[in-house]
Amino acid sequence: MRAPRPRPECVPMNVAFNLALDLEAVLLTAASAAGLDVPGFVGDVRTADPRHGDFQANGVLGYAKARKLNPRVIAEKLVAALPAAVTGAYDVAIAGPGFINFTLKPAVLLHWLRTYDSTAHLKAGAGTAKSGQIWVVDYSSPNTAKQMHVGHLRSAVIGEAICRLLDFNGAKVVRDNHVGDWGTQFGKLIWACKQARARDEAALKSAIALDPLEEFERLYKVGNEAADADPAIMDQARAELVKLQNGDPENLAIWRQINGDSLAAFQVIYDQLGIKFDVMHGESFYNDQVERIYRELTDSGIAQESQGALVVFHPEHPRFKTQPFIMRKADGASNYATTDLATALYRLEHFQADGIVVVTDYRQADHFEQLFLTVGKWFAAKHYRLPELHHVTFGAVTGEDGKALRTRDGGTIRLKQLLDEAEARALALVGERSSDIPAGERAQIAQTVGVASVQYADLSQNRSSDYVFAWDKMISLEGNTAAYLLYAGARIHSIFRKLGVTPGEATTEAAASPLETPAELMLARKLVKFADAIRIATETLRPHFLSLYLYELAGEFSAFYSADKVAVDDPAVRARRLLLCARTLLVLETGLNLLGLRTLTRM
RNA sequence: GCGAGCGUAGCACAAUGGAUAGUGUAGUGGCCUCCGAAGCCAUAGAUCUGGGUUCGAUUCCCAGCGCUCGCACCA
Repeated sequence: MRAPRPRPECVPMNVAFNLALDLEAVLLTAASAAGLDVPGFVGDVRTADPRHGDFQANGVLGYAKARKLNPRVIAEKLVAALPAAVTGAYDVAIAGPGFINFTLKPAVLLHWLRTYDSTAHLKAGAGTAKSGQIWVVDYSSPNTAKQMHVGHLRSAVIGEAICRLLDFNGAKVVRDNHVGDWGTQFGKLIWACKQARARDEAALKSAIALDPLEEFERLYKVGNEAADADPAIMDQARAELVKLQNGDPENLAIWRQINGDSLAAFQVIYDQLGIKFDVMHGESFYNDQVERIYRELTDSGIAQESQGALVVFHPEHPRFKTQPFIMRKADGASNYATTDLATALYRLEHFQADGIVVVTDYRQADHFEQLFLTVGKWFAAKHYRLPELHHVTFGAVTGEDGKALRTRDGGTIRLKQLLDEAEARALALVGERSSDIPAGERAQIAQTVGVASVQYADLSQNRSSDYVFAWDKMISLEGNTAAYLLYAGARIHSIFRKLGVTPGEATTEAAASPLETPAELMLARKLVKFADAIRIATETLRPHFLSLYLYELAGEFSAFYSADKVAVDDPAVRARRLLLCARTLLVLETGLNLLGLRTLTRM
């Protein structure tokens, strides 16, 4: 991303950022002027197939049919009532059974492109949607004492993209890594640590120093197997857990070291992915708040005793009327339902959250549905304000056989290894394609391409479905891949380098003549739809809408690049094509950054 | 058993209830004395089955089928 030029805060707003939303509002006014029954009318404006125009209003069809009117007659009345501002900006046509098609005039396209000429101005345009709201996003959230594996990838990548989208839409975003640092695994782990220490303290220390998570995982396995084999050891492990939860200094010290080492290892991956959390409130953070949860849910009659546990049933729900939400175990211990309830309350009281987004795989859907139902009733009973609650789910990462992704010997794939392999594969490719670039820079490029490929493979696809992990398709240069998008950006940078011009220079762009060729117009028409791509991706919390848009934008640019030469002699033509290049670069890089990817100036 | 998600070309994916269901790969045929061919242009190929709602259904509802996952003290 190039450095932002200093600019005044104000944006000339005489061209709307989101033209579809603007048209929707204008249509309502026009409907009123045309004598339509306005409360019953919606314009239903959406981006159109380019063959029909830029935007289409479908609202007339439903309106007319419901009233047994002729939709084309209604459409004609509506079009006749459109203000000059619209008819001056668009070619308007009625088509088919009653669609109203709007095609932007070239001068307006150019005006939009001149207005939204920097990341700051784009953000100012998009930033009204969630202006002033506070959103807490809970993502990544690995368990400590374990390495992050491929299963942790999607939450981190999708969560970060959602954070950036919300931020771009004007929200204040709190990135919260809700790490699993308080589970029952610590009993066995502490037991195994103590055994190993008693046997050979120096060996343990050096093993931990070499690769802490590797050693903790090994110790956990040792503890787990020993406890399974011998009930006496199981009891000892339980006792260690109780000691930990009661604040035993020795166990607490071991626990602290495990968490500290774990977070340090996670940080290496977060750095690679460009993720920075604002807070890391793990489950242990809420440990002292559970009593209030028990009290409030019991006092308000929401929770009840069942088989010794404290649970919540939801009688109105077909399944949760019998499937309990267990918020205190029969042995009196808390579980993740308890901490998640406490977490919801904390996010309301401490952060004043307007929205909470939790990003986990779909297998936890039942848990969060129960949690949100419970929170709804609880907050209502206590007259707490209820934030918007979203469980953002995603499918599994599978191998090409459709089964959960594993190493050849059946082990889990470590995220660190996976990212390193992505870089190695990208390095091989860059060496093959760009042997003229110095080795040091190639390594840098490979880092960006490798990680971006992994991120983009995830983000380019609807998160609901499982996703097939295939190196060859992911690092590929062809198709809807990060490399294709980064390449498009690199080519644009290359044009500016060749011509000795800085992208977006006002003096260069001043001479631009109106857009004219089909390729210029198609590219410009795609650029103005950035606003709607952002809107849809944010509203649905589905980043793939933005990915798809960027891919199509890069495609339009490539078509333009092939059809129309930028470095022509005519200064006005050259200026307008440079303006298109600059704006494509701006939108592409802004969009990729919103997805969490780093971009390149050459590759 | 109950419930959820998914089912679109050989393969991998897209389609905020809209017009002739889009794209990539693999296939076929073109395009580099010209700003980066990691590219562009052209071509062929698909909605699991059966009902329903709607002016209009890949999308919503119902019933099947298939795959995956969840369902009392793991997270």
